[in-house]
Amino acid sequence: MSTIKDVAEAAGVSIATVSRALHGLPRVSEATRQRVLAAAAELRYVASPSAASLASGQTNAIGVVAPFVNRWYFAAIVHSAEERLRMAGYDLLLYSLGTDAHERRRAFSGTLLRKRVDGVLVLGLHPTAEEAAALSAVGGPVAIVGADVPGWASVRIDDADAARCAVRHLLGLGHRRIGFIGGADPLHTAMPADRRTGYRAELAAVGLPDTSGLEAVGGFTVGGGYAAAVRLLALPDPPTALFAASDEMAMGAVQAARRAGFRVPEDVSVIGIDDHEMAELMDLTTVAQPVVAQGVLAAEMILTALTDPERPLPAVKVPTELVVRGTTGPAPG
Amino acid sequence: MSTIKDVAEAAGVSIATVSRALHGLPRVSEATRQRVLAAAAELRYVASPSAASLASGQTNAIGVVAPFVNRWYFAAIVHSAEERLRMAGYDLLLYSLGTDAHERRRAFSGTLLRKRVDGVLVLGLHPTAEEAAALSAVGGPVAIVGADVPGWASVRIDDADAARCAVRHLLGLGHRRIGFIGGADPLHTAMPADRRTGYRAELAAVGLPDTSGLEAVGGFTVGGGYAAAVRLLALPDPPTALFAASDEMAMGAVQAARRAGFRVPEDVSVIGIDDHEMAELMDLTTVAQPVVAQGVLAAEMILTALTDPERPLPAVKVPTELVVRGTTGPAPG
DNA sequence: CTGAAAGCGCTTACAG
DNA sequence: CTGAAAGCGCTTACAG
Repeated sequence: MSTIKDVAEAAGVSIATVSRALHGLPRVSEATRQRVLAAAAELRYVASPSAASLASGQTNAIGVVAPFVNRWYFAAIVHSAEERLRMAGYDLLLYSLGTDAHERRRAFSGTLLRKRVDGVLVLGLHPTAEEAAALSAVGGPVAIVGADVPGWASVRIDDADAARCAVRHLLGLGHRRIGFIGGADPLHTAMPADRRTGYRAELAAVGLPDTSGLEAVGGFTVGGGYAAAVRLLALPDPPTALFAASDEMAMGAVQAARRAGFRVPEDVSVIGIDDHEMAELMDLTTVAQPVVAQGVLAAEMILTALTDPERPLPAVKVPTELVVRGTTGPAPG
Repeated sequence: MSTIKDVAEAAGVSIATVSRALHGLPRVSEATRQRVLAAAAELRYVASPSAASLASGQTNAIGVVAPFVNRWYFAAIVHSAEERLRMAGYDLLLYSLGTDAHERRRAFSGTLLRKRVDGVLVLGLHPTAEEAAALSAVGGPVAIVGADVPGWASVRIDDADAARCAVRHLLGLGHRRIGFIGGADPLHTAMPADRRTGYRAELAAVGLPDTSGLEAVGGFTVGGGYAAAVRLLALPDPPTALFAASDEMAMGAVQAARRAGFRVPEDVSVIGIDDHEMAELMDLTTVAQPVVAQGVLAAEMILTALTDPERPLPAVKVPTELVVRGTTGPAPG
């Protein structure tokens, strides 16, 4: 492995000049620059990131903290953010937490991130004030997707709004008994509470404030959504529509309804939130959120903050959109 | 941010002793070690990874090269490998290539990885001999999932075998006109060819060597599988069964069949490979492959190679298993 | 435009 | 058991 010294010798200049030439800094003559570039290419020189970091104080890496990478929402955002960050020359360090509280503590304490990344991208987690402070102390800019935290850049949808939109759609179809399948996420994902709030608010607005018995926990998985729907549909007076706080839970609910002998949407309507990649396939009505855009936007917020630390960090809400497909229809009777 | 010097002063020892104590090396008295640990905790000291790497020559990071992270197979493997590697104290650097040939070249050339990681995990790609040589030149051990490369550790399923198993299931149900929906992946994923080979071989073995006109390209996406199925089912003499080289394509095929007025499985059977997380929900018959196990196994191969560079690198094939669900049934007529 | 030199914060033989 | 010191490979003022 060649070092900067080898390149310097080959080009007949000092290592300082090699460094400048390779970084495209001014105050290097064109002739020298060409000689250096040629020598570097010839020797297949790659600068040592460790040495560069140590000397410059920058790591050229961004940490991504997410509860999972193997769920549609997170995978899509990681993918789009990675693409944007790599374009800008940054590496991506992945920290997926799973459901382990200990891992979460480690990640947010900064032990894992400190001195290792220039900035942090947090996905779909709702940090406590303490955690937020700890992560901020890591140093670089932090951007969060799916929630907002004072002092951080953020990009998210309006969860309460999205939920109200879904419920409004069902109300418009004549439904009055509308069940909710929500989260109860051990990792404090931001959305469950807000989406439930929206659900309740929209029903209260039309004089249906009593949702007791109509709410079930789905844990944001297909299986959880399935189980929750089974429970709600087994009620003596079952709901005629189910609103799930995510498409994955909604898909589980559709399947549960069909297996229990309900026709969808004739006997029971189902709506989700996301517009998951499989939603069209399952003909699922949903409130779509733009994931690629959120990932790219968050990445760009970090990049901007990195080049211009003075600029205030933006908090953006991206719009959602009702996508009507085949799992919702007029209330029966 | 405190440095090793701060800890040394606080504990009243040299930085060499701090380093030893913190790494749990021998030749440090218990009393000293405790004093150092206390001082480090007090100062919230975190060692600089850059400095440590530069001095030790190890990065404590593993690079993961994958074409995508937002597809079930890759996301699941990344997730499980990450968990295992982090347990061992390694960071994960993510390089997702997308479909960009230029990105692929960069990743495999080693420019991105050299001096940056101790080992590399390659997922679902079939490197050319040239690319393999370039990646090997990066230095550390390389493990590959979903293919095998001489000189690398590998873990995969037997793709031809899995395909034959799927086709055998269909033959056993009396099907004779069996369509194939395969890959044509711009990134040279390993599997398409092998799975097609298995499909052809199994048919040839029962005297049905002519598959011309029965093969279609699905690109490993739901939409691609849908389009491929539309084409095959529009044939004058359409197949009575479809074998898709992945569950995502199979799901698309099921939907396409239903929308075209075919009952599944009465009119047409569909089988995939994977046991995708949504496969049960869609009641899809498939040949299951263990993804979590493959990710963990590959991670462990790298860890072993890192601690014991002498040991020969294993090439493991993990078993697959036919999972019969509701999308396959007896051939009509 | 270019170079000599300090310094980034560690690890690791080498002495003792 | 402990410390002084060299060295890892860069970047970046500072001179010239």
